[in-house]
Amino acid sequence: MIKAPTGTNDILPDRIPLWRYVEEHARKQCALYGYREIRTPIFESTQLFVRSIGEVTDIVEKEMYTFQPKVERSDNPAKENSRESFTLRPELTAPVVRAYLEHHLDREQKSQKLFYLGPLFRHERPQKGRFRQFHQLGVEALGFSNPLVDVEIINLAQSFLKTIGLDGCVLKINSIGCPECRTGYRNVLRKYFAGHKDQLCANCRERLDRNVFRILDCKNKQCYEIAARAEPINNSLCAGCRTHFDAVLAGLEKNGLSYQLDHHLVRGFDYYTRTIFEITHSALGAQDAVGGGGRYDNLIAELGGSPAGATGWALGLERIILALEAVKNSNLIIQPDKLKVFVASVTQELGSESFALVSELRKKNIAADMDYEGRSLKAQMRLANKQEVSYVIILGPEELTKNAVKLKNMQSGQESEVQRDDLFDLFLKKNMI
RNA sequence: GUGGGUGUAGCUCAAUUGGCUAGAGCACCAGAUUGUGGCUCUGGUGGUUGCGGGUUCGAACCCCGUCACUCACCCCA
Repeated sequence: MIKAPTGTNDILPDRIPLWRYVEEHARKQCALYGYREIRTPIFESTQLFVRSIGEVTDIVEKEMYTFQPKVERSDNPAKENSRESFTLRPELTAPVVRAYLEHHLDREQKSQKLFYLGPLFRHERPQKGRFRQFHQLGVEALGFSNPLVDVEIINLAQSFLKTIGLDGCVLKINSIGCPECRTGYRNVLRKYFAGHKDQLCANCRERLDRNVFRILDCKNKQCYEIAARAEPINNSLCAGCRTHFDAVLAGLEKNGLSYQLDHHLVRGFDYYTRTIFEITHSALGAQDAVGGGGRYDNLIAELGGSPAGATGWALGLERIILALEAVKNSNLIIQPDKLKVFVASVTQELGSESFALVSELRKKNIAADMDYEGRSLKAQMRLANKQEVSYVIILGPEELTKNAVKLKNMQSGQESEVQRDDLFDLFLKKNMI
């Protein structure tokens, strides 16, 4: 039997209401903060991700689904040689910035607040809360440098999570400064960790050259202890970054948003500058981040726009749902879509009669269905019961001669004979729809 | 990519540790006086024990391989 690829998930009808619940609140909350939805392609030019995420990141090095489409027939041999490489999007910040620049949204209005909702792809080994196809909700505030906008997006994330009933989220925040102050800090760290080189894990010894910042993030106990004594980046921030970060923290406090200052916090993508943050939840296991984000003041210019600040975040929908189910918030009531009416026929010959009635009900916007498999009346009733319909309309030869139907309330069990012509009036009058 | 754990009916799990025709609960289907759901009762359908090989008189059980799921490393949502 053919199965879904490793790390992908079918979202079956029973779980759809939960997904919709999260998605609908996401859209509502984003709109409330003035963010507009944007949808970009599922795949993009490979170069877009290489340029934005960074060439030496795990994502670009080994986790991208990259492909080259079959050669298009062309009279121009040069065209056949230039087969472009595409990649299933492993993140959405770069595509959104690309669309923003490509369609000159920046010229229409320099500052744009956008959000998205959709699937992403990374070829990783799956585990709890980590999949090869997963979904993110994200916001991008493009063209903004004001630290208050950092506060705004954090505020938006927090209020969204609160609205859907996900209690117990923790906000961790840090500043990694701009490229200038980071260079200074990099040297400080290199010097410090080099002094403890023999105590670091093999991985971190390699990181010493490639990416010192990652050592701060290492979960190895010994590395962690050494990292804990490393000088925090705070001391290396330039005046501009210092002021910006202080303003963000002050803004959070003023708005009653609690946070944990975490000098070990580092992000995986190259484009981040200044403010970075992560929202974690203890119910998630090893992959405990429900989301993360930060400021990326150089990405717009990097992708060909005129220099402008920007900030954003992404939340993992699978992880939100995982945590939501673990929290078991009793206030959380999610109503599945249910049929209103089931039309049952006593004899099989009445099938077309039932079909006409079902069509009529649907035309009047009443969700209705019937049996097509020639089941017994008993079996039809069972089916109706299982689908939790409010009413069953029974069509029988007896009633038919009187131009009537039986209407059964499935909750009370009460049953009454109703003239067919009165049926819809009755539904309206009794407010049964 | 690396390591651990687990694969028996649609689901959750048994099978006296190598021995009868692989069982149970739930679910599903049908029936319990002739046109009626839920509760109860009765009966029924459903398994190449993930797959392939090996050891053995005999394998769900032991060995090898393989695949899948899962957790963790790594990394990240």
